[in-house]
Amino acid sequence: MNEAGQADFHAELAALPAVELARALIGCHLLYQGVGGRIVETEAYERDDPASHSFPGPTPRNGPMFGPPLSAYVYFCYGVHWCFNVTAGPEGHGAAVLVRALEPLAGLETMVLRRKTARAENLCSGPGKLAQALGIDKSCNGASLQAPPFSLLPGGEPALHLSGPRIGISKAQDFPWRFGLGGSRFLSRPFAS
DNA sequence: TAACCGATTAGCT
DNA sequence: GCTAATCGGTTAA
Repeated sequence: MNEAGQADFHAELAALPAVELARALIGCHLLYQGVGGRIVETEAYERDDPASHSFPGPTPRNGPMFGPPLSAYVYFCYGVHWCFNVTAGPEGHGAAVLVRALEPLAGLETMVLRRKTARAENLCSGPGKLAQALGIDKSCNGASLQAPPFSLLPGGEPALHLSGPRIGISKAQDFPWRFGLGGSRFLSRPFAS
């Protein structure tokens, strides 16, 4: 795809609310410093969503959620892990999409070194694992995903979209805002049939 | 300044 | 299936 096509693609994504962006990102390719793969699992977090970090309003931590869309929102969780989100529009709205799992395609050797495992299904099958495999940490927070060191590219339209309740939250558990690629071996957890 | 919580994972039973 | 590890952000004082 040429540069103009990529700009159009980014503009289309930036215009979507979080839930639709979460669905649209399934099948797209995400790279950081040339390392990454195909997005197979996401979750949407809206502004008026009790489970969202933006729910209480802007804070120093959730700042990127209130910034421009298609930026990185990276936060530290459970004292151990970094989690990577794509901010959703419109600018200032306070919504984001958590990228929970990738199908590893580029920079496999680097991921294996960082994750200390050679099992492909265990490299990026969870938000903490994915950030570790790609080398994402707080230094990426707020960075645009439309320019290096990030790449966000369209993939083929997935054959089968899955959806279901989000994982690991204690509020708004009935919102079916987790999305996945049907049949993928690289999901963090299976979807209920 | 201190207490509490969490969009998780790895390792063990 | 169960649980320890581990620490920044948020809230209350």
